[in-house]
Amino acid sequence: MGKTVRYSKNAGLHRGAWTVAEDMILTDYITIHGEGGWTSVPQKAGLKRCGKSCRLRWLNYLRSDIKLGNISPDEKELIIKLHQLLGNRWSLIAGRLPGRTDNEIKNYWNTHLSGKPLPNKLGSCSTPKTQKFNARSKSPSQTEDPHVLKVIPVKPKAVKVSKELHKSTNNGRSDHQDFAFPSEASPSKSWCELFVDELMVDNDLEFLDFTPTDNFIKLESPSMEVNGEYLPISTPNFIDQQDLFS
DNA sequence: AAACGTGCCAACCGCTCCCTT
DNA sequence: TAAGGGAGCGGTTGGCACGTT
Repeated sequence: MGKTVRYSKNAGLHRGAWTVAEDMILTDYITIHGEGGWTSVPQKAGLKRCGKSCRLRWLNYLRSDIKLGNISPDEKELIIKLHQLLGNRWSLIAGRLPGRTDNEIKNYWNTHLSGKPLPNKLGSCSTPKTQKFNARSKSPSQTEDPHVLKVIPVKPKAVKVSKELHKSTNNGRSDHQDFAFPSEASPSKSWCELFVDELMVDNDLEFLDFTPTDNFIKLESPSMEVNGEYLPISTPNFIDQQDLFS
């Protein structure tokens, strides 16, 4: 059981902790050739590791922009707030903490913050270790305000969804569904992508808040394109993270 | 000093996403 | 439109370090 068993699946590959020599080989290779093509990296670099292992090692420890050292109180506060907003979406949380990785934040949360009482500024409570941010549960950010159901992360990418999205178009993921609509937050972009749960109830749009990449936006009567047809949408009122957190 | 318990975290696995053909 | 494969994400594991008995 354990690593010994799993490692034997690929007898020719090294597993476990990386050595200094391996780190140097990988760093040198990526310095010359750049990131990407992870499946071929081990072969080209001469490492007896799988591509996923190389990618993980590079992203979590070898990159030059990795921030070493303990999580600061400010970072801790931000992690807590972002976790209240986003749930266990470690990569999204890490994206707002320069130099920190999703793995590091995940470990920090599980070892230092999980299960401990947290501030309740956003009307939420601490999230159990294994709780998932899914469509069946209330959003971590849901408030008492009936017009503010949740805060939703936005990725800078368009997704068009069908009218039946609430039934089927969740791209195979159980924890969110994807939506798209014109973004006034980024005029240069035609679309934003949302992650929404409990969005549509009997074809009515019931959400009001979401977070774009750089700002938070509050919508009073949002709309979206559904099968080429626009549902009503109001002018967004931009609000700052500070306002949201205060 | 040795045994045991606990916490931390690097790394792995399985699943999903998404791009290309 | 579907299939295949690479990339990415989140949950989990296991070894090590350190503290306690």
